[in-house]
Order: sequence, then C-alpha cells, then structure tokens
Amino acid sequence: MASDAHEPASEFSPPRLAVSQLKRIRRIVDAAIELAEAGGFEAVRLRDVADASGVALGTLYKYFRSKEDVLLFAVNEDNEQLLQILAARPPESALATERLVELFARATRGLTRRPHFARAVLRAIAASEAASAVQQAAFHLRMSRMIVAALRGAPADANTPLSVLVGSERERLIARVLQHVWFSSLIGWASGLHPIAMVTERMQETIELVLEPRE
Amino acid sequence: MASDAHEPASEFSPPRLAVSQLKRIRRIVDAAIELAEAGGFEAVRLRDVADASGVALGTLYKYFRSKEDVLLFAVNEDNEQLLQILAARPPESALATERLVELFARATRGLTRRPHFARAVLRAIAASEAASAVQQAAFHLRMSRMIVAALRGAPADANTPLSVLVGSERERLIARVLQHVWFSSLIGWASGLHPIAMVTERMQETIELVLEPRE
DNA sequence: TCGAGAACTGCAACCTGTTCTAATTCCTCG
DNA sequence: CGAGGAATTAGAACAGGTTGCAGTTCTCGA
Repeated sequence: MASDAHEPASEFSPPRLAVSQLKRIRRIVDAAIELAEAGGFEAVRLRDVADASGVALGTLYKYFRSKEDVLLFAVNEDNEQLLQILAARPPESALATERLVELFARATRGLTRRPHFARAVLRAIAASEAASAVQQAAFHLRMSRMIVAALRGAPADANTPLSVLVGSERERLIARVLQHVWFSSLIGWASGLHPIAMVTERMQETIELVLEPRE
Repeated sequence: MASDAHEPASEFSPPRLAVSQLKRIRRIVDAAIELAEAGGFEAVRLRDVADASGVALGTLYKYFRSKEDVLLFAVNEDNEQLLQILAARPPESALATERLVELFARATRGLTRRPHFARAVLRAIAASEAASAVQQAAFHLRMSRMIVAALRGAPADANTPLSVLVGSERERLIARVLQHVWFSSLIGWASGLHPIAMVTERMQETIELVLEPRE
C-alpha cells in the first residue's frame, strides 16, 4: 500500500528527490498554506494550489495522496518548528503545572494565530485515513517529547530521532492524556462549539487535575 | 442561520412534523445506517440513501443539511439508547474507577460493534461544521450525564431535559476530560493509528490517573 | 553526446456532495 | 367540496476531489 515515492520528507523513507522536486513540493505546500490561511479547508482547491505553485494537478498527486495529505504535511512542519523553538526557549516557570500550561498556551497560540489555516489542518487531521497515519504519529511523538520535557523542566531535545521514546510510563501517560484533551478541544473549537480561549482554559484545568493531588 | 424546519427531533425546535414526515426521516436514517455499516463513510452516497429510502434527494436535503448531519443524527440516536440502557442497568461495581471503566467499555463496545458505521460517524463528528454544533452538544451532554452518574454510583437520569446541567464543577471537569480522551482515542482508532482494544485500555489508564491520588 | 525512462504537463473524464427548478401531489382550512 | 400553499419528485446542473492518458521535457548513465 504505502509506496516509495510518496510522502516527501517523511522521517521514514530516504529522500531520493532532486532539488527541483523539493522545490516543487515546497511551492505546493506554500500555496496550500496561503489558500488555507485565506479561506480555510474549502478554499484549498487543489486546482488552485496546482496553478499557484506552477505545477500540474497530476504532479501534485504524485507527491501527495490527497488534499488532507498536503495539509498534514504543512501542520507537521509547523509543529516541527514549535519543537525547535521550545528546545531553544523552554518554559521557565519552576512549577511543572505552569510549564505545561505555558507549553499548551504557546502551541495553541501558534496554531490559531492563523485561524483559517488551523481549522483546515484540524479538519484534515480528523478526517485523515489510515494512509496518513505516519504523519499523525510523527506529530504525536513530537508533542509527547515536548510535554515530557516540560514535565521535567528540561529543554526539549529536538535532535534525537522521533522513533526513540522518551519519558517514564507515567510521563507518557500524562502526555497522551493532555494531547487527547488538547486535540479534542481544538476540534471542538474548529466545529464552532466554543471560543479559542476555552481551549487554553480547559488545558489549564486538565493539567491541574492530572498533576495535582486531590483536594 | 439555524432555521426552523431543519434538524428533526432536535431537542430545541418543537416537532411540527406530520407522521408521514417522521416516517420518511426514519427511512432515510435507517438507509444511511445500513450503508454505513456495510462500507463506512464513503459508502453512504446520498443518492443511494435517497433511493433506498424511497425519497427524492431534495427531500433528504430538506431534513438534513449535509451528509454529516444524517450520520450525526444516527449516532445521537445510538447514544440516547445507551443512556436508556445505563439508566436501567447501571454499572454495579462499588468502586468509582471500575464503574467508569465499565461505562466506557460498554460505550466503546456499543459503538464499535459495527466498525464501519463507527468510523463513519466519527468522521462525521470530527468534520462537522458549526451548523451541526447542536447535535454535538447533545451528545456531549448525554455523555456527561452518564459519567457523573457513574462517578456517583447512581443510575443515570434519562428523563430530565439535557439542558439541565448535572454534577459539581469537579465532576463536570472529569467528565470533560474523559470524553475528550475517549473521543480522541476513537479518532485515532478510526484513522488506523491503533487497534480498538487500545481505546478501552487507554480509558482505564486515564480514569485511574484522574481519579486516584498520586502514587 | 545520445537514448531510455522517469517526471511533468494539459486536459478530459468520472464521481459524488450539493443546489436548483419545474412540475406534481398532498394537506389543510374556509 | 375546492383553492392555495406546502411538501415532494425527477432530473439537470454545478463544484471540486481524484484519476487516466497522450504527448513533451528532463535527467542521468553508458
């Protein structure tokens, strides 16, 4: 099923791509991001993406399986960047709960700074098929790494490959729970269930519930 | 935006529908469920749904805004039934954690008994627009009620209207967190990220993390 | 340098969600 | 009963994701 030429820059298949091809991919992704920023998921019409990036529709489909795939790729880039930033400037508070709250506040702000784009990628994540599971997993592993780092008050390690698991059993459990709540809250925001501020607020409550002993 | 004739049986607009109309809706929903059970989200082609239920496409669109809307309606029915069952036969364990684990085990089993249908509705939930937020909210409120009941070891109340909030602040927080984790895990399952057994396992871990004092 | 094969292009075609329309049927109220 | 309006129908039409194809261009190894 999962073939060879697909999934550019995936951390799993060695990139046998010429520079010109990488540039094409870049243009495709950039065009998709731009359209998504302007009008969300529906505004990303692949015909337009192809046009804007000076590429034929067929070429686009050579590199990406679907519309979701393009957006998933974009959000993974974003997320990778977040990891880099957090590695460089970790949350500074002395309290684990505060560090986590800050982590999620930053992540949420980073994502929803471009609300249309954020809604678009959330929709792409939620609707993605098994074929794109790899992308999802990468995102997940990256977030876990950041959460564990925040729990420990250590800077996140942006260099070791994602396949290396980090953290104790309990730390990984907490990381999973927080990610689930975050993701699900974001979906709720994207569906118009609640405003964005509530996402951060919910994360704060959740972090306190999970980390602090019962009152 | 939200108009009048839309959203049959919604708990918000008084049902001014003739019996014949209710029957049409029933046939539509049943046909959609059947197709979803057979082949998942993509197999629910609205032309086929209309055909199978002996209704014109236009009529279908008179009662439902979109494909997602039909599936959302179906899953809400399912969920309503779960609430009824739980009201009649609540989890029996003496321990709150065990009652919750059982609640989610039952809910998960009930949903994924028909895996294709489950994937279809999860996709519908995740991708739904603001227009369907009402349906989502109803689902959420119903789940909250069941969770709070399980926390207390009391039978769920299936009769008071959903608009009445139940539980203390803390109980509602726990209910939210558990729902988020559940939903997000299910999405992960639906995307092929992990097997269904893992959903139940993750719920168990999460419930213990949230309810039991730190080790 | 040359030729084979891969990459790319432009474009048409297909599918399915969604919308629209012009008839037709049904129901209700006077 | 009869008229008017709502509900329904069949079917066309439109949009955008996805696929397929025939021809052109690029690239790379011999």
